[in-house]
Amino acid sequence: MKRIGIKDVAAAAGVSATTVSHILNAVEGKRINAETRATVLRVADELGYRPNKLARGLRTSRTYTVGFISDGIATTPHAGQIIQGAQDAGSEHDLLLLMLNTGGDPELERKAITLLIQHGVDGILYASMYHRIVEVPAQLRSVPTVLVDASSGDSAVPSVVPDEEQGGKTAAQTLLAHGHRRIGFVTNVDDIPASRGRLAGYRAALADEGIEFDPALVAADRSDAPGGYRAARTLLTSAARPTALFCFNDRMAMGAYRAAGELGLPIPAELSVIGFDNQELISENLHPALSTVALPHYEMGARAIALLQAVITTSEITGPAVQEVLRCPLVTRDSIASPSRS
Amino acid sequence: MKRIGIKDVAAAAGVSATTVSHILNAVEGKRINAETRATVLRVADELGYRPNKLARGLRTSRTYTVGFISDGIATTPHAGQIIQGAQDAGSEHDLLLLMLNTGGDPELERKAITLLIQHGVDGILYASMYHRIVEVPAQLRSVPTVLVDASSGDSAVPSVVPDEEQGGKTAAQTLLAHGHRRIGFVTNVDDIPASRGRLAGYRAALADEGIEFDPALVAADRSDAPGGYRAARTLLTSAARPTALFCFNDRMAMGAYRAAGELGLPIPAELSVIGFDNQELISENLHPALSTVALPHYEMGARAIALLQAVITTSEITGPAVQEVLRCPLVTRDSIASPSRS
DNA sequence: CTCGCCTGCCAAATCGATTGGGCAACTGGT
DNA sequence: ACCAGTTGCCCAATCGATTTGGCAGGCGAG
Repeated sequence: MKRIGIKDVAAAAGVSATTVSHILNAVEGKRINAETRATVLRVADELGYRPNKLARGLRTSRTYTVGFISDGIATTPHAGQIIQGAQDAGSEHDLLLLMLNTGGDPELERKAITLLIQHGVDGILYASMYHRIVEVPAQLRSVPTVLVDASSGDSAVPSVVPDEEQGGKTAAQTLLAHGHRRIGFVTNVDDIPASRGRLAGYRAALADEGIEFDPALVAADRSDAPGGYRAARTLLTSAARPTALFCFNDRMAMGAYRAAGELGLPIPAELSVIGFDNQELISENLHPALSTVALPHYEMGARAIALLQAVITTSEITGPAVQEVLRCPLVTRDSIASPSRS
Repeated sequence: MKRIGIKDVAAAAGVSATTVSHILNAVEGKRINAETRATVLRVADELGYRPNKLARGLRTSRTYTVGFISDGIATTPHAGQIIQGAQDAGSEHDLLLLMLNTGGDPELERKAITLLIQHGVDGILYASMYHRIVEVPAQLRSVPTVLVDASSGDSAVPSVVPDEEQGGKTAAQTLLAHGHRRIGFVTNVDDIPASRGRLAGYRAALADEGIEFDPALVAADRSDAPGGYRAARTLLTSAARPTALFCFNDRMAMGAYRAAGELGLPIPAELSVIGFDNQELISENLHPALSTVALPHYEMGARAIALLQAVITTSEITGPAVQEVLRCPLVTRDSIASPSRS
């Protein structure tokens, strides 16, 4: 059973392929008899005609295909959300995602881009698995590109990133709103936009309340559960123990839970905890469930596609590229309460 | 800067496009002068010629593109591994993955398949996000298809699934090897291949050791941390407390950890725990780190592509479809020890 | 010198769409 | 009856490759 093509429709409708094309694509400036149009539409529908995108792409050089390059799909559960967002947004324009991940290998990356271009993608999403500054491969300059969860040094390429500072501020404000005044910050040791931004947000929130920043309330360690455990333990055993902890991410929060458990500090009665990232596997399964700030992965994927689509259609009229910063929403669960005795 | 095509190469090499095509594709039965061949190859390389896959696909109806349909990319971190495996295996054949996830919506699914076919994919990977029996959409019958982490009722379509029974057996055997005799099974309530297979494996391992199966050692609840907590608590407070727990998955194990903590049973000194799934976010971050049985997601993705590739190239000579069952390996961490006093 | 056979290459058709440039047929005014 | 202007449609070229079926030219044999 061969697939039916435009000629089959044309034959069945008693017109030429040209006319069928004009009608199905609603070409402007072509005059078509209403009756003919109806017939063709009906016949096309009856036959279940689906234009061959290869042929169309060859002719129009629009393939309705977008490359999705990432430096590591497998390593983080976040990736899925970005993809999902991109996909959902893409489906509105009938865009398909061509996935490729390179593990960060520049050689592989070059090949990947070449391959995508060979396939005639309309554009490329270049996604990082954690928010960072990336070097944009030169080849990408010749293709519509949007950076996801990453930005370039120069701002020649549009990008979509989370608002780390607002997120950090939200986290701290949430604790402040419950009446906490001594809030520990369990952070990580890497100098990345996330740590910097979240710290800045934390400080900003304190400043708004007129609370002075106390470096003794900040403990840095590796950004995993053991690191969180150590950092939290340090803060919780210090002279003036904080009544709440803002953890750089949910993994560190998981460690903080253990520290609190060991020290006999029930959460949230004696210690409030807020995380970051909203890794549901952790935040939903901890006990009590962890309140946290979510990264807008889904939205980043969706917005990235929107930006890309804009670049594609308004081809080449690029001023300074859009650098979009997306809000990190609070996810309220059960790990925050007011401090025990004020 | 227009992309350079086969004609450009032909012109630069002073031959026809036909000849260039013959040479670059190493067409059998065509006689080509060695010198000409060398020239063309050199010129093609110098110009950086990359054949347009659209044009080629249009002519040959091989696009080197595979559709990846799943019922939920976002919901599980496993997906990434499957994709990664498929991608890595695919890259050996220059295959690209066209991602689409449908959230299980049959309507969306139909559209997705149609879209993929329009794009001329060489085949389709139909992936489930957890091991189960699926109904294969009728449209897929006309396209080479492989089921991933799923199997069809009839075995008309090739599939790749994990060996749940072997995995369950491995888990139980590991505990038995440490000298445990009373092993609790914290399982879930759904009747899916995973629960059935793992239970069967557990029973088989016991039988091998001549230990009688004791239904009192099996507790079922929801397959999340709270469920695991409740089930584990039930077992650990029962008359003859088990010295080890085999948990249906890592989330339930996470709950079991909490139960053990509350009951003052240090892991692994007083209680050994083994999980399933190897969700690193959990198993690596629990304390002590959780020994578990891994699902072969990466391998499933890779094998699926291999099977698909086989179907594609040996077109249509299908006997009964291959149903591949992949081994679940043990991942040893720190949650297992010998029972305290034997 | 001619015939047949290789050797080495190429012209043209093809895949399935889109698209610019017409071309008949009809209409209406004179 | 003639002409200009519409209307409604189609021919043929095009996108960039692959593939079929030759075609020239050289060479050895007769």
